[in-house]
Amino acid sequence: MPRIGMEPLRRDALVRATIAEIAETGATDITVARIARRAGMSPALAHHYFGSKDRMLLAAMRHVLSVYGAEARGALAMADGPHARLEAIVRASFTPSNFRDEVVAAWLNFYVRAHRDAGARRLLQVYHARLRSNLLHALRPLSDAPETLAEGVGAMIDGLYVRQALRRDAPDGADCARLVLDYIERGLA
Amino acid sequence: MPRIGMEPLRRDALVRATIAEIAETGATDITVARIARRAGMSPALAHHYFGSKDRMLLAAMRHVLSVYGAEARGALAMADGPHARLEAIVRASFTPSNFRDEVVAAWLNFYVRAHRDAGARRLLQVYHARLRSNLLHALRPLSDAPETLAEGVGAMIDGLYVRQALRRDAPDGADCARLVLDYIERGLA
DNA sequence: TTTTATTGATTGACTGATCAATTAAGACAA
DNA sequence: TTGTCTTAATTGATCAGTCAATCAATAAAA
Repeated sequence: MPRIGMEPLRRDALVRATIAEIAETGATDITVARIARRAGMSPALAHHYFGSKDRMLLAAMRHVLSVYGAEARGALAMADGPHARLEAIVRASFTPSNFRDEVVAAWLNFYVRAHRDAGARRLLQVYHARLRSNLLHALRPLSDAPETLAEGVGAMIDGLYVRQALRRDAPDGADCARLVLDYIERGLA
Repeated sequence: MPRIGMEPLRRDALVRATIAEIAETGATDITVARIARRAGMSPALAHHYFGSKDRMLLAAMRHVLSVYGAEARGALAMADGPHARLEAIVRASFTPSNFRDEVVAAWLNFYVRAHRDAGARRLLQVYHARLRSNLLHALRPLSDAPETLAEGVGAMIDGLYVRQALRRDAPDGADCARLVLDYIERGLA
C-alpha cells in the first residue's frame, strides 16, 4: 500500500537505523538487511533510496556531523566573549545528543572508514578544520600558543570519545567537558 | 617440503601480516586468505596454527601491546625521579616502533573490535589500567589532582593516535610527545 | 496511464572453516 | 645402513553460509 512522499521519511528512518545498528552490531558486521529490517522495510527498498551500502553509511555520518554542527553553531551564537566561546565549543561535543553511546560508536567507526573511504575522510577533515578554526578564533585573544592548545584540545576530545566507546557505564559528558575546560584553563595560565 | 620447527616462525609471520593487512586493507575487509597470502602460506595453514580468524586478530593485538609494554618498562627502568618517569611513559607511546602507521591503524581497529569482542576489550582495559597506574605513580608526588591529570593524558594520547590514523603525512612522534608533556607541565603548575 | 513505492526471488561473489591427502623429517629397530 | 613408523607441515578442494546488488513484478496514487 504505497503512499506517496515516502522518500524523505524512508531516508531518515534508514539513517537512524544505520546509526543504531553501528552501535549495537558494530561496523564490522553491519549489513544492509539488518539496517533495513530495523527501519521497517525490505533491503531492496534501502538500495532503491541510497544506491549502495557505502552511501547509506556516508549519509549517517553526514547526519551525525550536521547535528553536531547545528548544536555548536547554536551555542556559539549565544556565547559572549572568548571564554564563553571556548566553553560553548567544548560543551557542544559532550551534550547528551552528541555524547550518546550510539553516536560515539558511530564516530569511532567513521574514523575507521576514513582510512580507505575518501568521502568519509573528507567529512572528517571538514570537522577537524571547523573545530580547529572555532578554537583558534576563541583562543587567539587569550593564549600565546593558540595552535598548540587547539591541537591538544581536539586530540583530547577525540580521545575521550574513543574511550567512551568501550566503557560499559553511561557516558558522563559533564565530567569530560570539565576535564577539557580544565586543560584549557591551565593552558592559558 | 616441510621443515620441522616451523610453528613459531609461521605464527610470527602471520601476526606481522595481520598487522600489515589491517593497516593496508582496513579491519572491515580483512580476510584470512589475504593475511595468509601476505605471510606466504595457504589459508588452511593459518587456520591450522591459530584455529580461527578471531584468534589471529587477538594475537596481533597481544603483539602490539607487548611491544609497547616492553618499551615502556625499559624506559621506566632508566628513569630517575617522577619527572623522568612521566617523560618515559609519554615518550614510549610515541617511539617510532609504536607510533607507526601500521601500529596506529591496528590500535584503532582494536578499539572497534573491543566493542563486541570481550577478549579484545579485556586487553584494552589492561592497557588502560597499566597506563593509568604508571601515570598515577609518577604524578602523585607532583600533583594535587593526579587522577584528573592521568585521565586527561590517557585521553590525549588515544586521541593523537586516532587522529594520526587518518593523516596522510608521516607521523611525528616528537611533536605529539611534546604536546602531551606540555599539557602535563601546565597541569602541574 | 504514468509515476512512485515496494518487495520476493535471485545472482554472483566471497568467506571462514573443515578435511582428506601429500610430503618430508626424525626416531627406532633390524 | 636400510627400512619402517610416527609425527609435523602443508595444501587443494570443498562446504555451507552470507552479503550487496539487481530485477522483474505488484500495488496504489495521481
